[in-house]
Amino acid sequence: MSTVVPNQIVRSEEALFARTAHLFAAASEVSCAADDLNTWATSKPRPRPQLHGDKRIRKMFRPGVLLDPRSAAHLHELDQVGVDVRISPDEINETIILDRRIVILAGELVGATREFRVFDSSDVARSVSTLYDAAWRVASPLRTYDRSFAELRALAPRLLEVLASGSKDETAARELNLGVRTYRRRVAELMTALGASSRFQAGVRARELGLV
Amino acid sequence: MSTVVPNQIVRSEEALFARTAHLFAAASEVSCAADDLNTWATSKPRPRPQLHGDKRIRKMFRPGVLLDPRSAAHLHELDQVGVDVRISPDEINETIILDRRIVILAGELVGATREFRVFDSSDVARSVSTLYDAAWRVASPLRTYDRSFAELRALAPRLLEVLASGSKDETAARELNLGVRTYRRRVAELMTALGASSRFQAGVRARELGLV
DNA sequence: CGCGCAACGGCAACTTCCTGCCACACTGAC
DNA sequence: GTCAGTGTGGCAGGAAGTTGCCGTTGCGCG
Repeated sequence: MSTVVPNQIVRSEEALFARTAHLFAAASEVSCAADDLNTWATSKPRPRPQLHGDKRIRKMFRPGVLLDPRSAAHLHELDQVGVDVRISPDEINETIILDRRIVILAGELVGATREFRVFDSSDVARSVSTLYDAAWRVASPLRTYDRSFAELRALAPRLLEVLASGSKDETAARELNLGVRTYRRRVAELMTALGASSRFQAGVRARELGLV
Repeated sequence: MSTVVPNQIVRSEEALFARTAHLFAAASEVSCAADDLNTWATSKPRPRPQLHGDKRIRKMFRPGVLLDPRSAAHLHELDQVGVDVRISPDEINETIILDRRIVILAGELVGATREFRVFDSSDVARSVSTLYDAAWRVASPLRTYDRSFAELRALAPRLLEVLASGSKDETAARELNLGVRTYRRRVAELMTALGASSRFQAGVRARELGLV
């Protein structure tokens, strides 16, 4: 294959989509990582009918996405059609690798749109793949991970609502018909899912993921 | 003037802009309220050269916008060219009133875009104006308000950064070369500015305003 | 200089939040 | 039925965050 996409910077998701869509269609191996589903690679409601046996797609997300019922459902759909979905406990920058050759890395946020760096180099791809694979190994398959997650997700919307309303634990617990102890357990689980170590951080993350 | 814009729902900011831009140009009295500057009415970098003596523009915002250096600068620019800018201590839905006749109210967020309701009725305008005026009276003029705000704004970016990073007050204070007491004072001021009563809520608000 | 003023930061008392421990209730397997 | 496993919620002790108080410091002004 010739160098279809030279090493370059792409200035927006739309541009990235326009320029690389054909690569995705053609690729026999797609690996990607993202924090949420608000990216072109994942948001397109295009659950391909069924994957060919020789096409392998791996997607890796943070636990936080599972807090959103719609996102979670989308991931299960993907899983259903043969996409390999895993949940990573670690923070990971948005990354896409195609056929161990093309690499797309998310870069700076310029204004409201994000820049992307596109590399067409098997050297770069090899390096990045190593890292990706390492992260992949410690990530858990969606189904395993999500088994213990369904209940929290069911509660999450209301939980986030009371949290975002600024109520104290005492009143919030009453609101949700929970004991204070249990309420705080839920909050702790939520924070773990969001990878947050303070409530302020949790608030930021929740908002980032569009959960509030 | 005939009914240029019938009572209707407009589905996005772009559509709203397209349909009502001419009204803004023609209006001799414009009153608006918004939580932040990420709206079409305010984001357009179009600080009109100078207002005519007979055109009055009032804009009302929440204190939070002053935490962003760029937003604050923009507001002062507006103030400079004769726009009447005030800071409201109360939560206010996005509202625009033109010539006591046309009213635009922000509605539901559908997906990623916001809907707006446009009314062309002096009855509606009269009612809404009453409410607007009441809020306007308790709001403080930008210059008065911002006098005591400049220092906090200077610190805000770093403050928000350590908060969003999830550090404890102890380490955060050290990071910023502040005593813990002073650090917490700043956090308290920040939360007041954001209208938040819990750190989670503050995190959400900060993210909403694009401060982190 | 002395004075007033505002910001700082330590201290302390208080509230809110976090978490381990444990008794209790419920459920499913046997 | 017993039993183990799981979720709940009270309690307690500690960590983190909030706030008033007050002595100290630094700055401008007369």
